[in-house]
Amino acid sequence: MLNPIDILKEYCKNNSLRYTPEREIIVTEIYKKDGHFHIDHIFLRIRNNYPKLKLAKASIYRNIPHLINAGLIRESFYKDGHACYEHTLGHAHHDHIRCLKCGEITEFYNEYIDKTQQTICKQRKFQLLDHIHILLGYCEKCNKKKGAN
Amino acid sequence: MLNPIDILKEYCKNNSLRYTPEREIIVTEIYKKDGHFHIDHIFLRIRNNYPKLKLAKASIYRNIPHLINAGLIRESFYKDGHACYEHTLGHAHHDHIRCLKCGEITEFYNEYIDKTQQTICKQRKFQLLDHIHILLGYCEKCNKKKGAN
DNA sequence: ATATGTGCAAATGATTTGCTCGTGG
DNA sequence: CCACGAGCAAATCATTTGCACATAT
Repeated sequence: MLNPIDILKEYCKNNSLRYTPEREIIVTEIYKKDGHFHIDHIFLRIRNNYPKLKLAKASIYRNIPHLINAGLIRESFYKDGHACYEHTLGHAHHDHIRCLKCGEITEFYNEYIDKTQQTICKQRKFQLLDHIHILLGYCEKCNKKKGAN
Repeated sequence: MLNPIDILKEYCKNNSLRYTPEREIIVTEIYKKDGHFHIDHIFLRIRNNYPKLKLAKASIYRNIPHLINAGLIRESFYKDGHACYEHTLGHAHHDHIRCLKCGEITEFYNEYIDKTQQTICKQRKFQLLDHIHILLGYCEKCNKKKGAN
């Protein structure tokens, strides 16, 4: 049950969705590489790796909500408003540090911050479901290449 | 110098930008109401309040980066990828709590979270410039209206 | 005077949708 | 078999851009 494909199958069954080759390939491809991805990345990778399958980008778009529901991926955010995603499986909850120059994303997790968030929400009777927490700035590498902003 | 219009004038002067009525009106209108706004809101409010001025939405879009540079507004983020903004002046730094049902945004500030962020970045030699921190879930009101998701 | 800013309309680019056909159950 | 899912192309929608004219300096 720790296998993304198994989860997908289970999810389809439980939600009376069909288990299509497209869905399988999308999930397989997403889980091939670790880290963050964009719709476009996945689309191109599937185009390359399965040239015979004429997968439409729309199919990826249509399936993303299912994968999120299935708990297979999580939505992330770009400063410019574009979505990107990341795996959930075998991937503990964490937050992000993003370099505004090179775009590199690293992860961090701080228990105290998490607990504090929960406390804040409890005080306000707000039911916390999710959060976005991204630290923005310049990474060590980019900082060294003295930057014209 | 605590007046948004003065800051705008100063900023224009320092950056050899022209001080146009459009810029003045955009800033005035933005600072009329507190809280968050979308491009569209501001556009409509200007349309209503200054019917003779045929301001184009493009002019707002074109000026937003200047206002951010001038330190007059700050960019915020929506789960769906749409931008929204908020004043900076007389508005201490804070983070956001957003209801996924009604969209209501409230603010919070927690000093310890702020400090922890700084510590995390120091450890990683990451130069922290900004951050996004949004708590997502259901507000008290929406929670009571027992929700079909 | 003249470079910058503006309105307008057309372009863009990511995402969504309508439609028809293919196929998993 | 037949409802759901896919491909494709057209539609959307927020944002950006090109152009010609207006205007702040």
